[in-house]
Amino acid sequence: MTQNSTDLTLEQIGKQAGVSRSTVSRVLNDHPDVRSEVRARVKAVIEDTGYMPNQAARALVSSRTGLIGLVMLTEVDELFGDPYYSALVKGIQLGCLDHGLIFSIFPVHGPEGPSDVLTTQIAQGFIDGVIVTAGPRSDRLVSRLRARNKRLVVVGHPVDDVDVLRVDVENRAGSATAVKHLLDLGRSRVGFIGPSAEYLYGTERFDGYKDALAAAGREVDDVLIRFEDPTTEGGYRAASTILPGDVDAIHVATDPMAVGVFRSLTERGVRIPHDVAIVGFDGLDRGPQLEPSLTTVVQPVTEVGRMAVALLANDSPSTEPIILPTSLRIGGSCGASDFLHNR
Amino acid sequence: MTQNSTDLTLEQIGKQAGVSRSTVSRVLNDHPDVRSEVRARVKAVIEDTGYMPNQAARALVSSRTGLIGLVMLTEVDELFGDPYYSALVKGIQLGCLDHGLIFSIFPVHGPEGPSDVLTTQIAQGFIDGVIVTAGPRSDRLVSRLRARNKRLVVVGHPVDDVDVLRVDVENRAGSATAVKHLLDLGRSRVGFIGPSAEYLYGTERFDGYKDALAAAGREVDDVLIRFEDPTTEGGYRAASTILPGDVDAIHVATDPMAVGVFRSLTERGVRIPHDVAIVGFDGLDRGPQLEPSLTTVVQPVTEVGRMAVALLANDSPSTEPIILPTSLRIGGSCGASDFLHNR
DNA sequence: TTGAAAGCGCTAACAT
DNA sequence: ATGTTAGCGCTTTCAA
Repeated sequence: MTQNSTDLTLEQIGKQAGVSRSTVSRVLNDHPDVRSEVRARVKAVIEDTGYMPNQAARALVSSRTGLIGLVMLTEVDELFGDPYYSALVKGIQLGCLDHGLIFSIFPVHGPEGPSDVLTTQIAQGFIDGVIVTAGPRSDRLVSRLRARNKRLVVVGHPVDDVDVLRVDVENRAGSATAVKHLLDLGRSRVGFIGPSAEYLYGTERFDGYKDALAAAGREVDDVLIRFEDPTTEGGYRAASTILPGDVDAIHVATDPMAVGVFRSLTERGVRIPHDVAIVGFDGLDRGPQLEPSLTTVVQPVTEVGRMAVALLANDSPSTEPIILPTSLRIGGSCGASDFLHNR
Repeated sequence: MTQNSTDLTLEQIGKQAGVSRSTVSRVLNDHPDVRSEVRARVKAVIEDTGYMPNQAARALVSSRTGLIGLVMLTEVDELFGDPYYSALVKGIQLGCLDHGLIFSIFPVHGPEGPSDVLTTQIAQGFIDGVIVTAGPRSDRLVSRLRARNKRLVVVGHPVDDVDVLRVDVENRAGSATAVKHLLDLGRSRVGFIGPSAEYLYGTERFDGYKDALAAAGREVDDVLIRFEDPTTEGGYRAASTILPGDVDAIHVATDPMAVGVFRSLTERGVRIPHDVAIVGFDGLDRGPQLEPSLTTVVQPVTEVGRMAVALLANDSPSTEPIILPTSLRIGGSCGASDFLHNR
């Protein structure tokens, strides 16, 4: 691949502007110590010639490329169907715009295999930092990247390593709010359906569920609690094993699961929200459309992505995790409007 | 961002192996002129130390980064919902794996705006080549990138510039096959619904439609032809203005449009395929599920992506466009099974 | 077959 | 405020 034949160097720009290469460099990097007259002259030449500095040379001397990697534990086409990643990548893109960075996506099927590309390329000082998304097996990945001494941000996943930067949402408080909302609406038998224990965010949400019950002085009843895959099918399976007569509300810890719960309940003639009220968790833009509309805990995924980039971009030594707040979006499935209506 | 504190250089590896920096470089780049004994010794040290060459330095001296850009004329989250891009990116990822490259996605909202990132970063010699996806406005983009003297591959879009590399599918032949199939099944009034003229692939598919009619000695009847947005809504609108009595088959030039056509026909009590047979175009993995299943022209989008990378990776001077063949996937909507049944 | 030396284009410390 | 100089880590002639 040939370079642009008209490729210019700092030296040549300097010659044209009648200054040294250093002065041009200073103009380029907005150093204050340049006379405005000279600055203008140099800028004119740069404009004229369409000169752009060579990034490789910059990277070599500054050991920064402006490139960040996005490591995801999925196949690339799997990733594309998922509203969560969609929102996250959108945020990362916005963050990159904010900070003048470029991101590359590294799908990793497992800790082995194509992840070699990752170690090969990422470790070679070509990528300034890495954003790692959550996943059951992300811990091993994180430690491998840590071993490479890479600047690292983990999103949507608690990590043991205190040195690792982290952005996440208030899973626990979010679920607590959801359950409190149901209790406040007068529901007394509130169940929980969520992902199995390997999904740490699910555990956090379950903790929030228990918090809200405890705060209201209610007992936790295992009969009303199910763990399954965080998918529509998982939600369906989970709901199918709960007796409709046992519950009058369920907090479903992911919206895809809530879709399955809706289906199961509807099939069995259970009315939502009249018989069983539902509050989900996710609230993604491209998430499910249900009838009645789903009341759900909205997690700001796009903001998470944006913050992750900001964390990577700022060399700040702080490793405090950034935990973003969730909010409750009221729809028809929790019965809030009926509640107002009936009283 | 600090570099790995244990960062090694060629020089240091050389010292440890008792050779010069040049020899290590030769080993690294598989030069033949190294004694196998020395080669082994050097390799051992590299293995031991976990040394990896600095990519920025390599890029500076070789003017190659191994990075390619994927320029898309969409918002990044729009892109994520789309099965076409999903398949394309999958192919590009496979291609990158083949050739040891990394790709970055550059969403471009329009020829202005964030595309500055594009000119800024891409033009700066940081990216070896660019894959540009089709779009109504991609021509301007292509010429801008051409002006930057970038190695360029355009996918899914005819281009005027003969110097631009191109990968596409046989749109015209694909649609001709679809229409011939319908005619062979005994349909006599075959309509066409496709995207409006700014989508060049649509025009090609329409040409294929006309080819098949001409080959069968049939007339083109404007009453049976509609152009609309290549979306479900567009397909719905288009079908709604065709009188069911006028047609006994329709070739719908994109699968999303076919979904709209199904809906419109079904609403009006038209039976598929009994009254009107349908053949679509796209056949993407994550495409629509219909009942009866859609007979459609399958375009190998993943292969397109993979080929695009191959074209970028090979410095071959050939600029011949690569046009991949399509295939017809028989489902229930064309009536092929009924046909066999009834005769 | 190997080493020495030059230089890719840039930044930054140092000198003026 | 500006120029000079010394590298960054690598590849690649050119000598030996």
